[in-house]
Amino acid sequence: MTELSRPDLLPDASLSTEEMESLQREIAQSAVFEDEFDIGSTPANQADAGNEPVFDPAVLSNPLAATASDADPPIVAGVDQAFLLEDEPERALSAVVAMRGGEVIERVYAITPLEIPYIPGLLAFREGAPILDALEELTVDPDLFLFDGSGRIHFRQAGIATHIGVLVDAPAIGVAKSLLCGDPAGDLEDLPAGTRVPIEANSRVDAPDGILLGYAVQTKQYESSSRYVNPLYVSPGHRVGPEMAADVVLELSSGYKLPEPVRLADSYADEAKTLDS
DNA sequence: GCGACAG
DNA sequence: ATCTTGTCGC
Repeated sequence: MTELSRPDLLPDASLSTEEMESLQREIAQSAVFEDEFDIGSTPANQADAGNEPVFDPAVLSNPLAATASDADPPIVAGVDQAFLLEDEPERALSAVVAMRGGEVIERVYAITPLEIPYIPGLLAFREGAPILDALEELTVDPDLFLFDGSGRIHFRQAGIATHIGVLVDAPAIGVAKSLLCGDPAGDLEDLPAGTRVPIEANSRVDAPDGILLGYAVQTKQYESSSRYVNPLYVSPGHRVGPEMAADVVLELSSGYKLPEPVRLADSYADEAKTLDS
């Protein structure tokens, strides 16, 4: 159900490092780092739309959105991997959890041999094939993808969320638990839940210094405690702007650090891994 | 040469 | 990512 739009940009693990980096620059040029949704056609989203395309993230998690409109709420898919490193060769288990209006409508996974080791900046060439294999198992067609890892917050602005997003030409968001590169525009310690801090390009990023790459997003925080929760690093993958990416992640987060589709994909991957071995 | 580096 | 016990807090 998830069609490849750009088979010429597949993450070929047999390429040289230079060729991989070159492909990533090509992907970054094909990527759209601003809102370009063809979804969200609910009364709430159409009201007072003017000429600007609008999209209210609330339709993603509101089960009632279906009845408030003649159309179903958009389908959001969370994607995450678990690994079978004792195997020879090592294999990856990629899990996808599809949700609509806050409810799970499908869960699939695929197990795929790994071709190369983990190399910072080249993650898509290790995990791309497993992810695409899992997406092929899907019978529904997601309107939006959330990936574990970076999107535009990447040395060449082509993290795994951007790479896969461009391949299937679908709105995609990168959700990372640690920062690969870029500079936070402020203090990230003990941020209140619901807040965000810009992540800007620096000399290590193939983009003008200061360009907004994404946000550190605080989806969860302890009330009155001596410890604090670290933020997530959210960035546009494809067809989503940085503001909307952060809005969507906050909307899909409910009581846990990770947005629900990714959190469920994470636990499903572990579950399926145990079930397999 | 040294540091930095998603999962 | 994965390997794991204890520990803090509601």
